[in-house]
Amino acid sequence: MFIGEYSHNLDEKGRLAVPKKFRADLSKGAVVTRGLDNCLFLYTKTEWKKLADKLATLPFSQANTRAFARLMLAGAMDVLVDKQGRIMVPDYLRSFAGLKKGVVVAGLYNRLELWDQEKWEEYKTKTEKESNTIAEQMFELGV
Amino acid sequence: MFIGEYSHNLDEKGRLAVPKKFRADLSKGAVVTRGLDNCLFLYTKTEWKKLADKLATLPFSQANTRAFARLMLAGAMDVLVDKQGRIMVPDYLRSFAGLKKGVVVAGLYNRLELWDQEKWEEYKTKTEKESNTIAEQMFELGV
DNA sequence: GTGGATAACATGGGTTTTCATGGTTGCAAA
DNA sequence: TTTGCAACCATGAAAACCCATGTTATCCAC
Repeated sequence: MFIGEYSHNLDEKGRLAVPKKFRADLSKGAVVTRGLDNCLFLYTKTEWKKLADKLATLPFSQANTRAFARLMLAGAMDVLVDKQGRIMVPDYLRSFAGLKKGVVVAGLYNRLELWDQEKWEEYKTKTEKESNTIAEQMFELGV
Repeated sequence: MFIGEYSHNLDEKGRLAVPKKFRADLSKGAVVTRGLDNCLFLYTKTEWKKLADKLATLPFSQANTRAFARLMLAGAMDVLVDKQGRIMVPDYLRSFAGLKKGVVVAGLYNRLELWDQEKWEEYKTKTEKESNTIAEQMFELGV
């Protein structure tokens, strides 16, 4: 299970160190793709397969589902954790998520999220303020 | 499984390099045809057969399905991956998809899509803006 | 709390693979 | 035979991958 919040730097070649804790799980293969709210999702191969299989069942005759499949599937990229424990984040995903140097790696149970540092801070302060309101909505969903 | 987004150039002879990752799957034979949203679809022979069989079962009485079947079946062309890992994209498909020099090769699970670079960028910026809305619709479908 | 040791992360350079490009050959149709 | 097109081969450029070193942070002993 992925939990926690870490801060790392992208180097000039677009590589990002993965926190030590997570490497073992990701070492068998991982997939990074577009996420929601302008971040990237990083899955283990197993978790990714579950998601991709669902996406593949969507009919390509509908414009909306085509668009979504293109965002998530074509947006996805296999990544390897190298011997120094880093992954390569492709250009097009870096620019999608607005990643500059400072990157936040956040654990969310079955996935990791990669955020631009600044965006993460903004998002956090915003949601922390609204947390009580959000919590009440969650309660309605059984949490 | 095909995933990812790659950028390659058509050379003057109409050849296109296929990303290394995909060559093994396509080496046993591939089919390129007209796709939706002004791109081309590239299938392995196996996947193509499945699709063609499905298209063949569509009711011949409907004008819509006739048109769709003609688009995809009559537009289809066998292609070979040469020893340098490239395929020849026929003229009529190049002009259908408006392919100039820059071409994006996108992996979508059981097919590859070939896009004119500019068209792809336009499409992407459009759908990325709507991505949260689309995603919420998808999650209602159980994704 | 302070200092030292160790592990984790950042940065840079060199090598290998992959892609782009152009020339050449061989086959087929005119 | 000639011409055109498609497959093959050779070269150079660019990017990905690997390895080595320097720096920062963390942990533990004192």
